[in-house]
Amino acid sequence: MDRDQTEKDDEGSGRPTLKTLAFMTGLGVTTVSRALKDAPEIGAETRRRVQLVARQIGYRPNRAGVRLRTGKTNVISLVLNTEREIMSFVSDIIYGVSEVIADTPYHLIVTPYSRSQDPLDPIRYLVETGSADGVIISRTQPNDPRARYMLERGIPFATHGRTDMGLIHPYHDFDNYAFATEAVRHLAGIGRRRLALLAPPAELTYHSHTLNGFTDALSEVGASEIPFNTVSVDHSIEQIRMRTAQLMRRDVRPDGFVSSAAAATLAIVAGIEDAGLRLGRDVDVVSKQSSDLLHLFRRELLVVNENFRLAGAELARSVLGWIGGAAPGSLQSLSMPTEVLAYRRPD
Amino acid sequence: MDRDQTEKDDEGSGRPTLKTLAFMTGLGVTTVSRALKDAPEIGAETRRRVQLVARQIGYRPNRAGVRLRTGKTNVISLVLNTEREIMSFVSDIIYGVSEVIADTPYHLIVTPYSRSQDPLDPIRYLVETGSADGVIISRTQPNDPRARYMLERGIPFATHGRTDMGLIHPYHDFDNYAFATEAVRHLAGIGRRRLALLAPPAELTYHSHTLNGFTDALSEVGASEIPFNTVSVDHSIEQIRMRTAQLMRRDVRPDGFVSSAAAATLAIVAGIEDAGLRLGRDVDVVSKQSSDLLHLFRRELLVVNENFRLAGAELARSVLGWIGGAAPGSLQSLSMPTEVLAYRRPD
DNA sequence: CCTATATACTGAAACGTTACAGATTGTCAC
DNA sequence: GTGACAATCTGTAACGTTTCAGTATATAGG
Repeated sequence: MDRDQTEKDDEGSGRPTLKTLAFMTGLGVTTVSRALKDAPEIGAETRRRVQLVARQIGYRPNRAGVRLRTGKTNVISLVLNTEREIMSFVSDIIYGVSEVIADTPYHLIVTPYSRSQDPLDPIRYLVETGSADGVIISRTQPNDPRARYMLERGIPFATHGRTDMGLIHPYHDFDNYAFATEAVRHLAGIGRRRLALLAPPAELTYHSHTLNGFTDALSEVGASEIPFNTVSVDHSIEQIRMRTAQLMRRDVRPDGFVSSAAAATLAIVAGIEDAGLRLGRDVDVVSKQSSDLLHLFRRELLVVNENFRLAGAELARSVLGWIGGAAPGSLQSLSMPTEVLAYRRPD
Repeated sequence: MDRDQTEKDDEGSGRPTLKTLAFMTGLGVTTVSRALKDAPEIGAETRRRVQLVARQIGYRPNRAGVRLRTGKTNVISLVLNTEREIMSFVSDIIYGVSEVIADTPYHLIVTPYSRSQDPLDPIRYLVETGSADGVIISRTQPNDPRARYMLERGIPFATHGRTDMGLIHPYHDFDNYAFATEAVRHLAGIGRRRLALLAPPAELTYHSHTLNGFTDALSEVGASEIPFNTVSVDHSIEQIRMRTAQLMRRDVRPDGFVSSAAAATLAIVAGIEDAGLRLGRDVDVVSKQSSDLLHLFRRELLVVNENFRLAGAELARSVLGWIGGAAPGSLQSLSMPTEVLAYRRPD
């Protein structure tokens, strides 16, 4: 009953803090703090009482307070290239991440970097300023300085795409090797024998995955490659279109394409038609897509779906898992492509 | 010279703080703090000296410290509907915002909400927990509870799209009235007389903007409307396609469409072709698009560009402006549509 | 009855920052 | 020489949280 002085402030003014709860329950702030996080040395009844009151008045821990004291930011950062990322990728991956962190205390911050910058810059910034508990990066390279850097500093992260440095870290990847082999097999199955690949940019890890799948399947089915490596999916629509048209006007031209991105596929088809050829008759195209729109573009297109929302969710789960103490090696996942889908009339 | 005790910690261990700077310069932390923010009562030389040292050792203010002390979060939140937002919208607007906040201390957090939730929920969360200094919302309604709520609480925000409540707040909007009139005029100009509009969802403000532009221009050019209001751009691709096909099989069918979204346009065209009709011959379509891809889809399409990246940048500028003390009424902008663009062969 | 030990709780300090209320100079007027 | 005043600088407290080192009470062992 010796609750005498020191209640200068508090009561109903701003949002409730531990002090407010302490005052209301007649306990010390330490006890309240502990009761809320189920510490062992708190009596069962006290714990329940505190948690009840906290819930009633809508107590939310002050993020700045926690962060200042503990260093824990409760932030996941998604690092994106503002020029090069595929558009649907961005929204879907954000939604995937959001979905997973929705019922956690985590916030998602988007950390952009531009073409001109060193990709390591935003990572350095995040690490040096301690702005995030975990990081998600994309456009992963076989020898990725960002992954190495974060591994050295011990900050949890996950990569969209794999590395190839002999270092273990969480990742999520789409199986582009399987995509390319499926694509080639399907094209061979409908009689196509001279295939061209519009590959991912050479510096990214999934370039070689795709390429290996492509060439392995080529020899498996006995088809041949028509080189098409002056452009990648990173090139502009106009460039891809022009190069495709050039290629299709040659004597030896492909009768099948494998395309690693939906927007690029539009350009390929445009190039094919620029050259006076027809999709489905003179040439077939298998393309990855992340939203179900390509079949509207040309019904003859063959598609394989890559689910970026799923990727975002997996990546978020991985980072959270690592933060939570799981072994990085156990937080790796690979997503299998669907079979090649030919056009089907909806409904 | 009475610098005696109390240097228990500091030096080169973690990242530098005001205390580190104070120790290095031989000044008090208060002085250092003020010198860094150009306070008037600091000597010119001291100021320069402190700033020099700070720059040299790469001092960065601790966000948690600032936030705890001042309440300033240095965060802008972008609130998004995870189901309904247009995909390219998300990435472009994020990049636009990023571009503007790049050389400010602000971080961008993405706060998602799903169909099932009250759109006010994420706003309440942000305001109650004081998680952001400013908020950007989209899918703005004529009578928008979110805008009203934030206006009441005095938290700076900007809306993508206008409201119609007689309340003044920053916004950025695309002039959809002008878009619709331009579109109708263009269609009339090429001889189309029976026009249908695929409108935005009725609850959003730009629905009536678009509709008014459409009907005003119809009477101006003496064309008639074929009602097409069983679907909106929010409906699924399949539904729009089906409804379009139904409409095009009627006796009295449109010979021109105005479409408020690119993805929906794909569905409209598919529906037209399902009905055995041909784009450019039987019917023309004017569509908004946010990335330059529709002309690859069908060269006959007529397009008007809406720049979401610009929108993001403007919205960010507006919120920052309001935070910085500018009058909300001075932070409103409207972006004019381009003329209707017919297909031109690239280069 | 005294001491040891477990249980349940508590105050003080610290994280890095800024605001408030001084403190120490030097300059100038008179 | 004194008082007033401006120009610079400084220590303390506070924001909300967690951790450390206790303190009080009850229970048990001897």
